[in-house]
Amino acid sequence: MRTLKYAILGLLNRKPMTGYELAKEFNYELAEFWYANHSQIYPELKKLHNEGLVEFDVEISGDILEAKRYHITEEGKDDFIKWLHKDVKISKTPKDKFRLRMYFSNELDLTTRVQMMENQRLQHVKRLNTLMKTCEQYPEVPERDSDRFGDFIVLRGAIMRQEMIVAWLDECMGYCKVPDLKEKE
Amino acid sequence: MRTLKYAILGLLNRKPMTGYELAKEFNYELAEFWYANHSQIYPELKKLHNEGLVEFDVEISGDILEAKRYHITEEGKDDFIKWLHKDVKISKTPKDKFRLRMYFSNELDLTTRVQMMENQRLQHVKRLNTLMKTCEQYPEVPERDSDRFGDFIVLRGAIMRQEMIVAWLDECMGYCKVPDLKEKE
DNA sequence: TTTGAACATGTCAATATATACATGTTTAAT
DNA sequence: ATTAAACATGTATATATTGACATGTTCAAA
Repeated sequence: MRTLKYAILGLLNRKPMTGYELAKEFNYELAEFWYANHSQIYPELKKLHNEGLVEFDVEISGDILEAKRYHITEEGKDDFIKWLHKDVKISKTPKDKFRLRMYFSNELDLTTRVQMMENQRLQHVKRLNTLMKTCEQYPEVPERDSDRFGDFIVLRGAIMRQEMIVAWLDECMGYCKVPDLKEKE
Repeated sequence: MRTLKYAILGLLNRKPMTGYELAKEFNYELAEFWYANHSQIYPELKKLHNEGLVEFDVEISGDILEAKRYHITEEGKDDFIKWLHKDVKISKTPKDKFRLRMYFSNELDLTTRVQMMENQRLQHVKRLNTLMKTCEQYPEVPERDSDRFGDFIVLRGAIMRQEMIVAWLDECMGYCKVPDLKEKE
């Protein structure tokens, strides 16, 4: 597995970065499909360095503050490209705490159920709006060979996911609100 | 956290089950939103038993084969219901290896990209068909207070997720196939 | 009667992840 | 001058998860 390894190699393949910058990426932009804390990133970088897949140069800010700017090596790039080409079976559907709750929702009264769903809905709509605003920065589909193409398609995927969740919640709330149940759909 | 704990309690709240049966649930029906191997389930059951949240009776099949049929205790039910009512902030979007790959897809030639996407698409469509077949067993929305209501809404969620993924892949393949890129949408 | 699938329960080791602990610098604003 | 936010790098502990190891029984079909 070691997916974090390849996530890091992929980012360093785009451009040299420090551990701090990687951590930021993993907590903002990349958070739509991968994330990690700095407590996972620093040890992984050390490991990659031991394996000869990355190198670093030390940069000094001010008087003494050191930052290690990592870049990928030839060997690292080969490893990354090899990974990028394989492993294409679909993954297990991800775990989802809210769906687990909803699976057991018959134990909740209808008002509580709807409240929970409405609460989720609000948060997902908010997230969706943020993503759509980001998407406006793309007046057109980026060049297929540029980094931005990847940025764009995962962003589109994130938007579609949020829309799907909102639609699902609406459907579920519909089932909980109507006084008598009819046909599904 | 301890979500597995509550997933197990929730199932045992529906009806008494053995570890083996729980493992089966977590690898088939529930797999759309939670899963666990028996290597995680047996230790957790032991723990829940130590905590007084579950009890078991030993059943014998044939001559000697023993199975522990666990049931939830009053204390366990209270704990479960308490959990069911709280913790409603939306979770981080789940990690997704394929999206990570697609994020870096500019490093792949267009043919390989489309192949990968088409491969994923086929698998997701297959999964979608299975789910839709399962959904046909529900001629109408189940009673809102029955177990089957939960089964049904998470099944609908699973179907919508698969549909979303297929739509996303179609969109992405569209971007990769056309000779010249136009407007997005 | 033998064989394979399903039943049944466990442990162990390796990874992965989350949260907290721990320390210090630089920069921009007040 | 002080303060707060952002920069910067690490470690430690606890928990979660995966996959392999380990062992045996029962049942139905060939």
